[in-house]
Order: sequence, then C-alpha cells, then structure tokens
Amino acid sequence: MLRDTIFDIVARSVAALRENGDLPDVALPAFEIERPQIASHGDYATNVAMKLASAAKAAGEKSNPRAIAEIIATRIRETVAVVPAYDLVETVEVAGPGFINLRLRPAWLLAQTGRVIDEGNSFGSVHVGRGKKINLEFVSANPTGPVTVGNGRGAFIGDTLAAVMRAAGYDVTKEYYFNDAGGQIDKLGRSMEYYLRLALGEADPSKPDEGYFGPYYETVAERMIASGAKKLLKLPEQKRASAIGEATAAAIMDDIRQTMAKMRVEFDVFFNQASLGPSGELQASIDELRAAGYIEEYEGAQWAKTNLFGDDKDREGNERGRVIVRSNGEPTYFASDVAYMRNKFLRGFDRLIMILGPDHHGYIGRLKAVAQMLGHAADDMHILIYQNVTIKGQRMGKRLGNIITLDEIYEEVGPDVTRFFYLMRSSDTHLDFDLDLARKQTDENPGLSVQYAHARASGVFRKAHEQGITESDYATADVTALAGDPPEQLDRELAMIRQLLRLEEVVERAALLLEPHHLTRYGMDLADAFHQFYDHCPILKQGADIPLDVRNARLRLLRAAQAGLARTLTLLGMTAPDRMERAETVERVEA
RNA sequence: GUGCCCGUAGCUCAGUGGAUAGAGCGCUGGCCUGCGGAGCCAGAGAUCGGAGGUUCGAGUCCUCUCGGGCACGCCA
Repeated sequence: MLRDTIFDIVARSVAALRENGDLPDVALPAFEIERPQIASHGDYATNVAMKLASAAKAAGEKSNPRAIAEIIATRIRETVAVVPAYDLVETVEVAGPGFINLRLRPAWLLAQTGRVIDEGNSFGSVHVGRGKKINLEFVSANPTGPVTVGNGRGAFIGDTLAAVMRAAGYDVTKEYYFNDAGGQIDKLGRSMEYYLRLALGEADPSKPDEGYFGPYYETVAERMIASGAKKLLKLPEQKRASAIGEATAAAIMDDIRQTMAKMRVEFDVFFNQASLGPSGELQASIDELRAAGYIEEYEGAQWAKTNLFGDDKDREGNERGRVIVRSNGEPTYFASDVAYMRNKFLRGFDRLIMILGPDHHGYIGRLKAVAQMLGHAADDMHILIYQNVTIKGQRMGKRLGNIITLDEIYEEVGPDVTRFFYLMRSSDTHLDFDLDLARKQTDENPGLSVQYAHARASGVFRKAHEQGITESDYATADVTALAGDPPEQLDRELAMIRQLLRLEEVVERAALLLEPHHLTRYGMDLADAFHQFYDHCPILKQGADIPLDVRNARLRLLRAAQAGLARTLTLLGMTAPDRMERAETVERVEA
C-alpha cells in the first residue's frame, strides 16, 4: 500500500540517521504517517520529528522539533534521490511545529492509472487480515416477527463489513442464528392459534393476554392455512402450542430470508438454536464447563461462574454468575449461548464477531466470560453494538404500535439506496433514516450520486464506441502525458487519482476498526472528485478540440475511475449501473 | 442504583492526539443549451453541551457534570 511505502521511506531515513548518531539518542517512539487535512500540505505528513523531540526532552536532552525535522527531511530527500523504488516523492518540506510533508510526483500518480485498471475487481484489496478465520454473526432476529428498520441495521453493517474484511484478506463466514427454541415459540404458537381460528371464521376465538399481535400475523395465518395448518388446531392441547409455534417460526423464517435476499444480504450459514439439544452439544458444553470447575449449584440450580471473568461485577447482590440449568432441570437460554459459541470455536474460527442491537449490550461481559471459560481470550469474542434507527419525521417504537418493516423501506427506495443510507452512519450513532431524501431521484441523493458517477463514465465509453473509438485506441495511452495539462485540468485529474488510491487505506481502516461506514464517505468523496474531473476535463466534447493523446489518456483515467467506483459500489452491496433510469423531471419553464 | 451509546453548522451526521474542524441536505447569490442539467461557481452559517485535567499539541484521552437514547431475569 502507498502509505506503507511512505512509512518505509521515513523509517529508513530515520534509521540511517540514528546509526550515524545524528539524532537524539533515545528509543524511537511510535510515529504516524497521515494524510494532511489541507491539500496544500502535501500528500502525506509525518510527526516523527515531534515525537522524537518529545522523547528527547523527557530524557533530559534539549531538543528542537523543527531542527530535527530539517535533519530528517534532508535525509529523506537524499534517500528518494538514490533509491529507484522511492522515486514517487517529489518534495519534502518541514512545516508548522515540526511536521514533515511529502508530496508525490504528478507523473507517478498518473501512472498509477494502469495499476488500478489492471487490478480491476480486486483493486483496493489489502492483506492485513492474513487469512484469519472470522465468524461474523449478524441479524439473528428471532423468528417471531418480520425484520424491522431497527434490527435490519445489523444486516447492512454485517454484510458490508464482511465484504470489506474479505477485501482486507480475512476469511469470513457470515452466519445467522435462529432462536427457534424455548418459551417464545410456545408463546408464538398461542398467538398464532388465535389468528388461525380468526382466519377460519371462528366466532370470538380466545386471545392470549400476552403474545405477538399485529396485522402481519394475519397474513402469516392466511399463508399457513393455505399450506394446511388447519390440522394443527386438532392436536391435543399440550402439543398444540409448540407445534403451531414451530410452524409459524418456519413461515416467518422464510419471510426473513426473503427480506434479506431482496436487500442482497447473504449468509453462508443459517444456524438453528433448536439443533443444539438433539446434537448433544448443549449437554457437552455444560459438562465441559463443569469439568473446568466453572459450575456450582445453588438452591437447586446450576450456576456458571461468569463473575470470575468480570461479568456482572457491578450487579448488586449476585456473586454467583448466571444460571445455566434451572432448578427444574431445564437448561436456560444462556446454556444455548455457551453451546453455540463452543460450536463456533470447534469449527476453527480464530475470532468471533457478533453484531447486535443496543438492547444487547449486556451480552458483552457475559459472552466474553464464556469465551474465557471455554479457554479462549476475551478478545476472541468481539461484540459490535449498533444504535437504534428511526425514520425522520416519524415517531415510532413498539409501544406506539407502528413498527416499520424493512420490506416497507425496500418498496419505497429499493436495495441500493437503502444500503447506502444505512451505511452512512457510524454504528455507534443513532440512525435517523431520511426517507424523503432517499426517495429523491436526483443528485441530491448521495447514494445515487455515486451510482450516477459510474453511469456517467459508462456513458462516455458508450459515446466513444459510437464514434468508432475502441479500447485498443487508448489501452496503451501514456497517461503521464496529462502532467502537461493546465492546472485547471491537471488538478482535477490528480485529485481523482489520489481519491482512487485512497481506497486501499479506507478498506484497511474499515476492516481493522470494524467500521464499514467509512466506505460510504469514501464513495461520496470519490464521486465528487469524479464529477469535478468530468466537468473540467472534456474528452469527447464537440468543439473542445482535444488532442488525440490527451483524449486517449483521459479515457484511460476514466476507465480507472469507473473501476474504482464499481469496486466501491460492489463492496457496499450496490449495483454499478451503466445508465441511470431517467426520472420524470419537471419540465423547465422557459423564461 | 449500575452499565453501554450519543451530544460538532438551521437539520442529519463525518472527523486517525496534529497544522486553518468537514460532508450531505437546507439557505443566499451568480452561471449555464449538454461528454444525458440528475449540471457548474461562489457565499453565509460552529464558543465541538459545560467545567477541570493529561501534553509540545485535545472535537478526539482522563475525571466530574448537564441533557438525550438503551438496557440491567431460574425470559428468549
């Protein structure tokens, strides 16, 4: 990656100076290579001189950060002058309190066009993941209702995070855990029994006091009756609730899978909680914890000593951990958690990541404790909590009874815009979905703007084709010739190639920090750079009188931009259209 | 009571301990008949909730505090 090369240049120069005793004789502190916020400061900056000065001062030596920076800068200039692989650096300057700013050579930047085009679908990939096996579990909504705008957030975060992590070199398995066991299924069954009887025209069927209610369940009841659920009502009372519950859960699971498929969220594994009992894994994990000495009995129940690993350390009056087997002999939901995690680790994953809603933050301590009881590091179990979702301008929430499903959003704006909007915000932040903005079929819609950039690029190639210009005409064009363009054009061309090259850094950062939202920001930046290029650097424009070599070089650059946009959109799970559907626009009023 | 997340422009939000805090929308003014105008250019708009602290440097880290959201079962 480009930044790694810059790091090497700086590190090598500093190391050489230290060998000669030209720098303060203190341990070299960690330093950063960063992109300055202000373009006039160059492409990269390092704070190594300030860090060194600071360390020297702490060791009692007197030091001047700017003077140190000058020494290092001089050495860097010498280094890049003699090492051919480092010929990408044009200038090295000391600025401010002691920053060393490096600027890249325009011709080198332009030449990167070839690499972007050659790498194509794999452009932006990095290797920080080193093939580490990751289990990424997300959504895992209970099969007791449709996916909502709230719990659907995990779907987009998870799906795109997986794509980004794969691009960063991780081996990712995407997994959905269906909580299809326990009391909630019976409760679902009792609720559905009411809806089935209602749908069959029974007069005044009894409605349970507590359960799952709403118009959605009426539609599920209709479908279940159509597929023969009527006979379930004839089952004896003890079996009826669980039988209806299981059938209902299966029907709802189908809905959830369909919603996911429509939104292009894919899973490698669907795991059913109910399978853990019959497979013997539930018992095996309890036995394993007992053998390790982590289970104690109290008042007839079996307690797992999660408190030994920090779980519930602040919970009042409870130093016993969590109940894993009730006094009536039934394992708790927590037992399933243990068995499921054990199952994942046995499948050979190096790290487990779970994406959960804000109501699950209590899980963090509990599950990290489980990981440790199973003999793994606390950090091998990572939980990513995302915050709530609201629809702008609407009050919502279960208590108000106006749950909005993800399907409704799909109907309104489709998968592309939905995905983009969900991924614009950090998981840590509450998401206020601006449905009005999402509905707009104009460039005001930031998601469409990225797609439009891609479509525009495709449009130019379409036009080129119509004019008889073929790929072979510009495939070997010398893009560095653009270095001779006037600033108005060259600045835009360089800005776009700079944005393109940034993708690798964005992918690495998003993967390491588990923050896929950086990709949408990047998409907007790249699209913006593209539109600037498009507006200022004509290629086929009539009457613009573009020399052939410039035209062909710009077509190359455009090809690279198209590839970068396509790659970004793909990582976001969006389509990269070759043309945009023209929306019905208001006729312009002639003055 | 305890814990987690948030507080940055009118709105919704980015922001890697660095230099002059950014984007989208909205607002104001101007340009434009095309590589599909779903356009371009410019501008106004911010005591980064508040108070201390850490350091060469804090929107960012620490402590306290105020405001908003969420959760704390032998439920799942």
